[in-house]
Amino acid sequence: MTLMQPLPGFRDFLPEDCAKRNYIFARWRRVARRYGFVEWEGSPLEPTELYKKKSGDEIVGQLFNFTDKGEREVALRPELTPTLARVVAAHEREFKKPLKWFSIGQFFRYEKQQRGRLREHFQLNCDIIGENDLAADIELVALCIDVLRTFGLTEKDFVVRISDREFWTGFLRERNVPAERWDELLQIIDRSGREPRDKTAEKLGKLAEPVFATLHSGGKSEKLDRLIGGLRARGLADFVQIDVGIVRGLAYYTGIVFELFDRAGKFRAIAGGGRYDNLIAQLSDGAVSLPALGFAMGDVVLSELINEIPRAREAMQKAVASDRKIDIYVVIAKEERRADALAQIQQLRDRGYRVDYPMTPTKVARQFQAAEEAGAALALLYGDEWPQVKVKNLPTREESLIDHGALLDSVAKFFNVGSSA
RNA sequence: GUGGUCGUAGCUCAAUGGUAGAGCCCCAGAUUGUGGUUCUGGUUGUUGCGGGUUCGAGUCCCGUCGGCCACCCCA
Repeated sequence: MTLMQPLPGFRDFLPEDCAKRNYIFARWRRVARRYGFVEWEGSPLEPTELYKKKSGDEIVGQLFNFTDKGEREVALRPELTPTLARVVAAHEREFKKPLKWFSIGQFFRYEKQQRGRLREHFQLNCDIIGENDLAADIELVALCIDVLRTFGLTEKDFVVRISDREFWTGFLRERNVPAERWDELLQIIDRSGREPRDKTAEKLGKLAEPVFATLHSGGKSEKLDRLIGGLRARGLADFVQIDVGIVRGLAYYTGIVFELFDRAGKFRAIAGGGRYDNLIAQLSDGAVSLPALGFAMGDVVLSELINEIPRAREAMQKAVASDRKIDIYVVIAKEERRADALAQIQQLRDRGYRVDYPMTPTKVARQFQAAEEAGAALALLYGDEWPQVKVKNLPTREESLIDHGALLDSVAKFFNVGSSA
């Protein structure tokens, strides 16, 4: 174990990585706000108990958990939904329904890392609480699609596969399968796409034939038809397809469930979500009962997809390059002028300009090189010209002399922006 | 957690069991006030770590840690 590296599955974000991460966060936030969602944040550490029996063994078996110094069994959150359900149950009377909340945070799982899956990742969570109507499901799927579209991704790049757990519970009810077995059977159906057919058949027993037939024929229901219709009305039908093989591993889902994949089938799921109408009631012991639905989208797989699609990658690189640029580089050509330069640097920064300068005596050539590398649009040179300042437009290399008293106005004109902070 | 595979400078990679190298990056210069060019010089390794075989190990063997891939599983 070297101290020079982060722990397995954890990442450091160097400036370039951080810029890319912020690019993703900014778009997540922008699109969620476009849909009228408000941002919130929950605690990153929770009692381990919160996840037991609510999320399913999948997540609980891979919790990043430990005993704290107060002998509490705690876990770094693997997902947001249980926290959301708890918070909503405790505060629901403070808000009009439906709630439309989103959150951007870090989540943890203790498992062996692999491409696309680390022990830590960031995800966008968008949830709608207190709305039974299918319109909420349609809105949520549309939001999920629009989040990807804002990265320059199209229906040729990704697809949302949609299913309905009620489709399967109805299927099981018709065949008189006791409700206690539903969860278990749904898990088997969920895995059917990932394991050999005969192994699944063995687990399903005499249900194997009808299940396989249904998976093969694609499944169909009035609710799923209406869902697709709603998306078609928004012009988003090309982004979705019905796939009743999608069940999702989490035990708390009750209705519509969906997962988002890259069309090329190269990566694991980019996002996933669905309805969890009973979870809030379960966590509050029946004190509060509200229908709910939501989805989560992780940064790791999304980044991989963006890097894979040239259009999306270039858009990100362009935005990142633009964001790191400074506005003005101040060249101190004569050290006697340093104090005068710093006085004006302070004024420029107060006005909101991004300004940099050399902190120690530096050759002029190096200073211009630094200006170039920092992407500055303007260089201000303080030297023998004082009380005038030499203003250089770096892209055009044009120079002019401005009296230092008129500099702020001149700079403001150059950038064509207001001069208030 | 299981299996496979890999591990050499900050990065990308060389080095038939016989003295550890290149490019890039970084730093400093090229007669003292103008830019991603050019030239010169310079730093960096206990070859992931620990054992073993051998006259001699970056190279072969074992262990360990870490990366990648598959399984498991999937936020």
